[in-house]
Amino acid sequence: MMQESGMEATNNGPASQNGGASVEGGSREGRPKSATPSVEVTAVDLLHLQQHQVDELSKKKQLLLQQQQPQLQQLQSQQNSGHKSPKANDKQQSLQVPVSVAMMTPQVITPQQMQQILQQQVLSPQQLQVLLQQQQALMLQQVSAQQLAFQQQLLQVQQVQQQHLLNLQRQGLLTIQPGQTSLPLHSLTQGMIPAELQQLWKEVTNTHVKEEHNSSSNNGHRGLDLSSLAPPKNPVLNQHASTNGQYMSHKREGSTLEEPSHHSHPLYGHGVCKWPGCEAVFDDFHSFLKHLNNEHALDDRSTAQCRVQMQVVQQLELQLAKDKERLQAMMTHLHVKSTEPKATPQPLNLVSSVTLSKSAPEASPPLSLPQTPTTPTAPLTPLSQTHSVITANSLHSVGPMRRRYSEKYNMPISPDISQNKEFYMNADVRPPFTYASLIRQAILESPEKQLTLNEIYNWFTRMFAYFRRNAATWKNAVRHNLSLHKCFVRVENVKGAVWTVDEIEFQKRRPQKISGSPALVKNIQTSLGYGPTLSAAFQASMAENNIPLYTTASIGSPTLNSLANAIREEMNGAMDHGNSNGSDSSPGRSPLPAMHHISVKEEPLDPEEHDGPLSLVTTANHSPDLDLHRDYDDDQGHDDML
DNA sequence: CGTGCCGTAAACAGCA
DNA sequence: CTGCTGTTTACGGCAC
Repeated sequence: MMQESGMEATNNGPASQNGGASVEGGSREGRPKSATPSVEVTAVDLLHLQQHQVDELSKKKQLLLQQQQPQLQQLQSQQNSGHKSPKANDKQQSLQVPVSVAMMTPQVITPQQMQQILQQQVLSPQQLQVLLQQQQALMLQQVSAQQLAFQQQLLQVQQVQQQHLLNLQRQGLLTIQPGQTSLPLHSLTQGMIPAELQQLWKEVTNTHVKEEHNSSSNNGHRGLDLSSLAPPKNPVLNQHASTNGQYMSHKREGSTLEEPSHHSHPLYGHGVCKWPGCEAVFDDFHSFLKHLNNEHALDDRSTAQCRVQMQVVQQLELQLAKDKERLQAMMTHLHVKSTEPKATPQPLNLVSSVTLSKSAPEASPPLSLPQTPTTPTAPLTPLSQTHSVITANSLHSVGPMRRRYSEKYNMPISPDISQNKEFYMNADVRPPFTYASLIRQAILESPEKQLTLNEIYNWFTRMFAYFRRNAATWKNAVRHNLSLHKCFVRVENVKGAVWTVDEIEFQKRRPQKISGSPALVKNIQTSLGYGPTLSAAFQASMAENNIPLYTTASIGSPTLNSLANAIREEMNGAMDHGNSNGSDSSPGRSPLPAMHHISVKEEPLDPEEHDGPLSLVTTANHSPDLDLHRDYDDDQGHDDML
């Protein structure tokens, strides 16, 4: 019944103070964890999929490389007399059926990780990168998936091409670098389509035609004048030409050394010669080798095949580039879209890893999901929250404030508070702290450690974008908390009344929280993983008095302190209670939500060490580090924070 | 399952 | 009267 009035009221009075405060619409926002829209799921799924695809992709790449290399070796050997060693890969098989090679992909984020990231909306730059890569791979994959069969062929062609190219290089005819994928075949490849390629392939395999014309004189083999195809645009390349021979030999040697020698050869799989267009069957590897040397020696045909392959590669690369762009756009769209475009200060990796430096802007890719940046001034777009897939709300706070401590631990606030701070200031994300904690923080941050109600309001709106809306709701909550908690003491003042914090009371109240379950704490610790720095900071601070915990190390900016304090306090609470456990001290508090393991490598902090200090907490009255900045002292003003 | 905390909503009183 | 401030009660959700 009254709700309406209440909610709607949002605009009411208070608004004046914050100015923009009132915007919102339904106060209830999404208290129910509502959020997670289906979209999210899809996103996750997508990620999974991507992962797989990425694996595949990498696999393919690997294959390609492998295949080509051996071929080169082969060719060389042929020329030189057959030296090489086929060892190389066993993966050749994959050629036929790209399947398992997943293991090869090095640092691919696991689906779970991805999920976590998404859910928590925090992505570290690294993660994002990985993600991007995966997506890119995915895109590529998709594209290639359709032509998988064809692709195989193409790959083969490519092999040939490359082989030939290498040969040419070796002979000093060409200046292409081995690894160089982007071969100068642009004109030819640009718009090539599978069909075309196929045809090309056909031509190449069946006839060695025109190449002959060009054939210069070297070995007679190199009929192909790749130079025409690939004009040395780069002086450097030319240089290589001179050294090609060397290079090759090196390579060869290297490969020989590495490869064990077992009969696996990229061109030989399942008893069949994998040479493009070949398919000859062999009972044993030696036969195959013989065949390879005889049938697939360096000649025009091989050269032509190489050329085709090059084109294919080129094509793929182009495609990849396009898909990359697309991917970027997609990512950007999905992750950032939420509220508006705004200029979020940055990506906030908030949580991200402790390790990250705050720099971030670039570090974190454009899409750091987390944020939903709503600039202070910016009007939030309602939409975003409601459904945007990965909006901050949906991902993380979703519901009411931080649910208890446990939840707090998950808070997005990372050790690197500065980032968080910024994040909260601009993102419409609910801070993972209780009202009481925030209020306390606001008060402690003030120069005199006392604030009027209105000043507290201002602090909230200034520090958190989230509190720039639904004013009626949270203001009511603030008042409610002030009245309800003994730790907040109202003091009559000249200008009226101000609120102060009774640290002791404050500390008292938290005991129960997390302390109860050491296990939990522990989990949190580890899972959240405080960065080393943090833990260090933590310890240091503890040593001093507890309070400064976070502030010290990780926090640099004044404003940060505020958050730091908030966190700290929460920690203290938990800790003090859990002292016995010891574990709590740790970091648990780190609010790092998301990243957990990702970038952070937590070190097991020893819980016990910290305990002691906790007791001191009470002494804490002194305002911890708050003073750092006092941006706020005047009348609540306006954030200057950043 | 009971308990405590928290967040939210709302009624109400006092004051400017 | 209106609006802000402050108090209090109720309720639901969640974690322990």
